[in-house]
This record gives sequence, C-alpha cells and structure tokens, in this order.
Amino acid sequence: MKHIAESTVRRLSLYLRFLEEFEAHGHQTISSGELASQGGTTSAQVRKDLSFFGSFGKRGLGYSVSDLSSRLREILGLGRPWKVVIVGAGKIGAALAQYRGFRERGFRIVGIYDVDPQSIGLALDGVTVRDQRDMETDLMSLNAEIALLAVPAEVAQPLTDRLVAAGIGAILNFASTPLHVPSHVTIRSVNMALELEILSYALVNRDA
Amino acid sequence: MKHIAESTVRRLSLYLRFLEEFEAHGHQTISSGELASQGGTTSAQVRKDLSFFGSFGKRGLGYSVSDLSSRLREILGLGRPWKVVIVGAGKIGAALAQYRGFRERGFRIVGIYDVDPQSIGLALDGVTVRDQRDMETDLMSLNAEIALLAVPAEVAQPLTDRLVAAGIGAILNFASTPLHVPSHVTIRSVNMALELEILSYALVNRDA
DNA sequence: GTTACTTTGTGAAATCATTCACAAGCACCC
DNA sequence: GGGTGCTTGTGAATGATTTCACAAAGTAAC
Ligand SMILES: NC(=O)c1ccc[n+]([C@@H]2O[C@H](COP(=O)([O-])OP(=O)(O)OC[C@H]3O[C@@H](n4cnc5c(N)ncnc54)[C@H](O)[C@@H]3O)[C@@H](O)[C@H]2O)c1
Ligand SMILES: NC(=O)c1ccc[n+]([C@@H]2O[C@H](COP(=O)([O-])OP(=O)(O)OC[C@H]3O[C@@H](n4cnc5c(N)ncnc54)[C@H](O)[C@@H]3O)[C@@H](O)[C@H]2O)c1
Repeated sequence: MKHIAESTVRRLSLYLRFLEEFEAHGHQTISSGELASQGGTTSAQVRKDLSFFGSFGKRGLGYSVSDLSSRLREILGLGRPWKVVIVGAGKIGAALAQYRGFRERGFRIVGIYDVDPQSIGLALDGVTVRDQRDMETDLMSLNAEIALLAVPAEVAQPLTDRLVAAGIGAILNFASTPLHVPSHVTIRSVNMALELEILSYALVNRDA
Repeated sequence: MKHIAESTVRRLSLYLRFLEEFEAHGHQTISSGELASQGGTTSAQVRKDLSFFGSFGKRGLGYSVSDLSSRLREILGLGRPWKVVIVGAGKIGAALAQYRGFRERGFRIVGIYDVDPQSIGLALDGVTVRDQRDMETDLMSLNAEIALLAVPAEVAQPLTDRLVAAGIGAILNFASTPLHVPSHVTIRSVNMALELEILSYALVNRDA
C-alpha cells in the first residue's frame, strides 16, 4: 500500500476515540462533518484520511459508528492486545505503569525493570518491578513487542541497544535525548521540555 | 514576520539542546552538517530553519556554538524564566512537579493545585499543593503564564475555561481529550495513548 | 596575494499534505 | 417511481515544507 502520513494515522486515532464516545451515547451513524468538528479538522480531511484505506461510508447517511470503529481498530492494529514492558520504574515509569488508559486500549504491561534495589520488588498495579538484568530473558519468553523507556538520558541509548538486541519492535522514549535504532524498529519520543519550549515560542511571538 | 512552521520551531529546540552538549564538550564552532546529523535531519534543513530568523553563520567556518545558542534561546523566548503552574497533583502531575528538566530550562513551577484533601498540603520539590479554589487568585497575583494540566479528562475542559478566564497564556494538556480555547491562548496536548497507537500501526504495517 | 578548500544562505524545484468542488450514490417522502 | 436533499469519495488545485544546487564568502596554507 501507498505510504500513509503520520498526521493521518494520528487523526485516525482521534477519530476512533470520538467514535467510541458516540457509541457510548447510543448514536448509530456519524457524518464526516461531525467527526471533523470533534477533532478540529475539516470534513474533507476526514474523508480523505479514510479514503486511503477504503470506502466505509454510505452516501447521504454517513458512517456506521460501530463499523467504522472496528475498521479503524483493525487499521491501527488494535484488534489484538499488545505486550508492553516499562524500563525505568522512577517517577514517570511508575505513573505510566499505573495509567489505566493503556490497558483500556489493549496495551498490557507485562514487565517493569529497574536497576535500583529500592525499586526492585515493588508491585505497580499488579506487576512486580524486576532487575534490569532479567530484561533480556524475560523479553524472549514474554515476546513483548513495545517498550516504554523512562530512564535517565545517559543510559537511554545503551538500554535501547539491549532492547533492540532482544527483539523489541517499537519503543516509546521519554528521555530527552534522540535515540538511534535500526530501521526495522520503530521509535517515537515524547519530549515534554520541548513541548514547553514550543509554548514559550508561541508566547513571545503571539502578536508578531 | 512570516509565519514559522511548528516543525521548524521543534527543530530549533533540538538544535539548542545539541549546541549545549557541544558547548559542554568545549567545541567553539559547529557546521550545519554536524547539527543535522545529531537531529536526524539534513544540513540544508538546518540552514533553511535558521535563515527564517537571520544569518548567524560564517561561510567556510560554520556557526559559533555560544552565539547560536544565545540567538536560539532568544528566538524561542528562553531568555527569561517562565512561571508555570501544575493543575492536578496525581501521578503524572507529581512526576512533572519533581522533574528537574523543566527548571533547568527556565520553567519554574510556582504553584500546584488539586481538589483532593489528601494531596492538598503536600510539598512537591519545595512547592506546596494548594486547593484548586485558590487557583484564580494565585494566578492573578503570581502572573503565571503557562499551565500544565494533569487532571482526569472529565474535568479538563472546565479547568481549562477557568485557567483562560484567569488570564493564562498557554496550556500543556496531558488529558486524552481535545480542549477548546480562545485563539489568544496556545494549547498543546501530550497524548501518550495516541503515541502508542501510532506505534501499533507501525508494527502491523512494517512490511507492507 | 593567490590558490584550494569549506561552508553558508537562498532561490528554484520537487515533494508532500490539505482543501476545494462536484459528480455520484443513497435515503426519505410523497 | 420520481423528486429532493444530504453526504460520500475523489481528482484537481492549492498551499506548505523539504530538498536541491550553486554562487558568494569565508578560511587556511604557502
Ligand atoms: N518526571 C517527569 O515528569 C519527566 C518528564 C519528562 C521527561 N522525563 C524523562 O524521563 C526519564 C525518567 O525520569 P524520572 O523523572 O522518572 O526519573 P527517575 O530518576 O525518577 O527515574 C529513573 C529511573 O530509571 C532507573 N534506572 C537508571 N538506570 C537504569 C538502568 N540501567 N536500567 C533500568 N533502570 C534504570 C532509576 O533507578 C530510576 O528508578 C528521564 O530521562 C527524564 O528526563 C521525566
Ligand atoms: N499516569 C500516566 O502515566 C498518564 C499517562 C498519560 C495521560 N495521563 C492523563 O493525565 C491525567 C492525570 O492522570 P494521573 O494518572 O495523574 O491521574 P491521577 O488520578 O493520579 O491524578 C489526577 C489528579 O487530578 C486531581 N483532580 C481531580 N479533579 C480536580 C480538579 N477539579 N481540580 C484540581 N485537581 C483535580 C485528582 O485529585 C488527582 O490528584 C489524566 O487525564 C490521564 O488520562 C496520565
């Protein structure tokens, strides 16, 4: 298939969230315009985004909320649960471990690793923090696909290399350093300080 | 000035980070190619990004690390500290309050608010959590410019409205719901579940 | 001072993403 | 069953961003 822009995938995720809300309110169908107004985009954008994957609507009517939800879940790979490990059980790692939003969306935390003896052994939302030395063998046996990396920047690249060597497929990085991975591994970073700097820029340039 | 793309501002932030590392290593000058390789972009992109704001380099030599750093800090509005409040002292809010990366970059946490009597009164990194009812009066007297919103999705929009009414300039939202603000307020969202869904999409489409 | 080499700054070209605009399809009603 | 109104799906147009490519400006060495 033709390459799909990241911005499109991001919007598909948002549409799915709105569809779920709509479903909870008992609505059966939804138009591209309604989906658009929720997500701050345009109806043409919604239709274009969906058209990359097929045609799911009925002219004159709109989209079946439940049908479109399942198609989107399928497209996004959310039809099955994903096994996720967290590396680094510090402040951010612990918050992530206890975040219900992940489990609700099919991301199951199957392992948490740290180096600090104070953290090892703690149970976070039912999962016990284990020694990072067990990480590789666990990854092999659990077959976890995704890692959340929440360790200090200095150790982020070495840990990334270990995760890649152990066969991880994707990494979500919270350290404020760019990481290098081979091309068969997908990596994304959440960089909160950088987001604040973008706000800072907007504040000093708002009237310019 | 001409409108600057968000992607450009984001890269400027990254360049600044690399420059600071370079400075710490004692380097005096840096070329666009060196900056690019750190950030996973191209030298032409670096030069184009900078050219929107002026010409800071010396042909044949590159850029003075310290000069370019200060120019970038100025452009991004990091020349002065920003006053930041955190709304919601839960797991994510507490992690943010104790995160050193913000302070290092000039973002000072001047207030933390919650509704839960269990949280109110706690000191997080030297700042005491206060009752959300004090939020408006504090904001007026402190003149805080930026808010980090780390509350449950259901209360995110009402709290946003209160922040806007109290004169906040920018909001970084961690709740997984899109928020509406008037156009003079800047808002950005960090949506971690959505980031995971983008990884999920990448995993199921990696060989396609 | 001249030559050889490096690197910037920037229009022009190419690529990528969004918006427009409208024919075609479907529901609903009479 | 034909008319009316609404909404999709999609090429074409527009707009935005990135990449190309090269003249101009500097360094460094002798
Ligand atoms: N706290 C925040 O709000 C926040 C915000 C943005 C980014 N971050 C980034 O997230 C990362 C973690 O931040 P934090 O605030 O949770 O810090 P933290 O110090 O609370 O946690 C880091 C954890 O990583 C563990 N660790 C260190 N080396 C390890 C190794 N080799 N293997 C496994 N675990 C190891 C430490 O023991 C610690 O528990 C940092 O890179 C930070 O820059 C944090
Ligand atoms: N924990 C995570 O890793 C994580 C990850 C992604 C997104 N989020 C989002 O961040 C938000 C907070 O998550 P959390 O895990 O910290 O939850 P949490 O329940 O630990 O914290 C929420 C806090 O908000 C406070 N609060 C509720 N109503 C309030 C009000 N009116 N005024 C002030 N404070 C109020 C609560 O008392 C609580 O302390 C949620 O929207 C969640 O979806 C969290």
